[in-house]
Amino acid sequence: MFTLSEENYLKAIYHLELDTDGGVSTNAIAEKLTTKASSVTDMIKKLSEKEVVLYKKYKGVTLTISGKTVAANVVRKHRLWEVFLVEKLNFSWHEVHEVAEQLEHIKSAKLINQLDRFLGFPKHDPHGDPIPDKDGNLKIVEKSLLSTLSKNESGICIGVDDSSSEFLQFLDKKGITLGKKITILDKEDFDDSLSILIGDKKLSISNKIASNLYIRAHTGQ
Amino acid sequence: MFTLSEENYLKAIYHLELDTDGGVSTNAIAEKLTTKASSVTDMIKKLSEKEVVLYKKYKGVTLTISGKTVAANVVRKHRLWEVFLVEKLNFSWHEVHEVAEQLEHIKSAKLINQLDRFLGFPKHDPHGDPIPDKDGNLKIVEKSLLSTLSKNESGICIGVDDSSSEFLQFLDKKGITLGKKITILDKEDFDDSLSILIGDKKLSISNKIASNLYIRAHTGQ
DNA sequence: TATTATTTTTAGACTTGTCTAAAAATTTAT
DNA sequence: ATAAATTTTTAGACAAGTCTAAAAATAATA
Repeated sequence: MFTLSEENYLKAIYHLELDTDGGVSTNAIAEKLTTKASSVTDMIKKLSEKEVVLYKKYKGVTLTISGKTVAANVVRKHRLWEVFLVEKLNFSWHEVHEVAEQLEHIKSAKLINQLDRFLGFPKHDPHGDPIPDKDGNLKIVEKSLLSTLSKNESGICIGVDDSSSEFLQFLDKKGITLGKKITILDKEDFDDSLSILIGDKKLSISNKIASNLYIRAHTGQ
Repeated sequence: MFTLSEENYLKAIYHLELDTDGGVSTNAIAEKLTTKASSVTDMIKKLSEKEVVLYKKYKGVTLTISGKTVAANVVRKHRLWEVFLVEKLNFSWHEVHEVAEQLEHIKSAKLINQLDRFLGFPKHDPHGDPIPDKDGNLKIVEKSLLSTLSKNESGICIGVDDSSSEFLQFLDKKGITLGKKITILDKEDFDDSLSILIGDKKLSISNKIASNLYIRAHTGQ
């Protein structure tokens, strides 16, 4: 069994490993968890003894198979609860993270399996991120940043990179939601801003926005 | 804001105060939380400084108004989650307590208010216990133990005193559920066992069982 | 009321998870 | 390849919450 703190470390390492090659550095973990490097070293030792991470001094850490399973399960719970909050309790997608951070640590296999069923076995959370299955596997979806598309290309909005409350509320205001088709009407060389068509509305968005929106390729009309 | 541990102490005191006159003793709290009296003394001091309990050395404790509000809110959350687990996630009433013990500490006013609405503003949890409202008030229902009824009297089963898993599963097996009408057919002087009519079934139950079932008076047929 | 017995509190210690400050190892740059 | 900068680890400390063992207060009993 793992403490709340241990689970948070495992989850952080899990996320960091996804966009890092090789071990995850002490400092990276410290920054992610807004704690100090020395605290990270302490915790890493503990996790290493529990055999959920591989650790060589000064060399960073990697999750073991069992560590990955634990972490993926926390992520699974987090994302299922987010779906619950949005679908059943009328939360907006920018409000769910904080509460899900608490709910993800509730321990009960039956609870999470029944919740999964109750929600209709969703595959994605409200931000478009995939929900790991019971065994911790998650289906990787081919996705690209909106900013990488060329003029006249289009795709379906399937997720966000930055899921901060501010960004999500901005998207709400602009009417940009998951599942919508986006077409690049024009790209401005000067500042890399984009003119896009979303639904039947024309919008101008900055490169910063476009670099935080994930698109699934959408061939044809 | 209160820690998980502080909330558990407040809840324990809240429950103990309901069936105690005067202050709640250190030992009683220790027993309820299966901890040591010395730990209780330490925590009481802390709660006293936070002005949620009144405390005089050697004299036991009482909740202040604000302490009572905090405690009632924890109880409210516990019971609402129990309803959720039974009504939406197909838990049996004997399985909910352990999980609700964790869920009751999730902090989010919106969460609990939306949950309340989602469940249709229930007034009782799956064991028949009343759910405090947002301000911590709970409606006291006139109730008597089944063991106190006389021959030929009847009532509606509205709750249990002992809500241990074993007892609840026993009731399931016998078909005794909340809302059912129970009539005393006979009382055995020898061992105080009862012969009862529940629904259309005749049952013989021991005094121990009858002393753990709450009944709302049910005049006439 | 004096003497037990019980309850409650104090004193000191331990664990978990964190921190600061300093030392050690590694990496980068000259 | 040596010096400087950065990263990481160690050492020692602290707060929360708990424990044991012993002291103090209260309650029960002879």
